[in-house]
Amino acid sequence: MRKPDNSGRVNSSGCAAINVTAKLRKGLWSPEEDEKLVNYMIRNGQGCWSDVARNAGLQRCGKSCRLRWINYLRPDLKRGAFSPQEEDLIIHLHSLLGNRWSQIAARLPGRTDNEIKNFWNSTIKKRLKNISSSPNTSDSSMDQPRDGINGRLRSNQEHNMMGLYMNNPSSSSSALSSSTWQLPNMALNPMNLDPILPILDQQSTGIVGSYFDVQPCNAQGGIFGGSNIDFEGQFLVPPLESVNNEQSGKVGNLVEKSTADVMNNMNSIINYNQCNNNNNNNNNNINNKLAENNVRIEGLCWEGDELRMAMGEWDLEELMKDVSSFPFLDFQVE
DNA sequence: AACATCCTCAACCGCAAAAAT
DNA sequence: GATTTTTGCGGTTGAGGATGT
Repeated sequence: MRKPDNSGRVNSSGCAAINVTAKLRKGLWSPEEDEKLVNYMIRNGQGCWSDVARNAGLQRCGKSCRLRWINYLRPDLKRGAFSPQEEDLIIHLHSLLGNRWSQIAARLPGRTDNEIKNFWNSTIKKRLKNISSSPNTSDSSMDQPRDGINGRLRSNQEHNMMGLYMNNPSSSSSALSSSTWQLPNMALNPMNLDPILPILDQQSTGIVGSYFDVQPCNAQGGIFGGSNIDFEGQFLVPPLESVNNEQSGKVGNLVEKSTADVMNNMNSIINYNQCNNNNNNNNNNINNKLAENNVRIEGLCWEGDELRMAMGEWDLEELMKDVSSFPFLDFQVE
């Protein structure tokens, strides 16, 4: 990991707009900085990131604040290891979208593009490479299609899709965009996420609207006993950016709680981070903390029939022109 | 136990597009 | 319309932990 850099150099990658005389920190974020940023975001919501950096009293450029918030502090992040289903989905989406990590991340709620990118580069890429270089991946071996990631047998449809990808290990939109494909539903339909996204199952519960709920915990941020994450409540926090609701036309309203409630919640998270000052230990994540504190997390869900939307045949040319046509979870702030 | 190598992932950089002035 | 600023993205780096020898 990078060491915190107090040299105060002003970099030239978009951070130069800040007061040039200010000494900007770089490197790892301290718990104190996290606290300042979280507190500011709770009180003011997301605005101009340069203002955030300035007004929150952080010696950071706006870009750094944005990255920290999006990749680490945002309360709706889902931490922990990727599930096999998520792995599969990432592979499927990557076969379609290439290295468009933000587009892929947009369809994996709670995951960040950085996280997915890291996961791809460190894990999936390697596994696929091993598979493709293995003699068992010869055509004859395809008689028994096998999941490259998990080693389990795949459905023929999934296998077909994997084949599409494996034949284009460096596949990108340009590599795939020249024709209309009959895409295997099972493999490509991002709606087949049920095992991955328990939040989608909310639909069957009749809960409407998109929420992310954190129940209040004790003001001192102390540890409550027990572990209890479920998916039935509601709430929200500051705006999740990078989602274009107008474009997608999707629904999902966020309901705001009182600032005091949110502050309590976030203090808990901050305290947790301070207790676990080792930034590398990502298993000690915010979600775990929320669970430890008896904090309930409410997921996102779709209204109406949108979730049931079936997509059997896609025109990849159209798809690549506007990947936002994929169904995906998002929400907006009221 | 000591050293080397591998692996993970937070955070940086540079660029391009969008928005603001 | 030109210029500046901000935002967002993908590629890359490198510290530090894990694993192997």
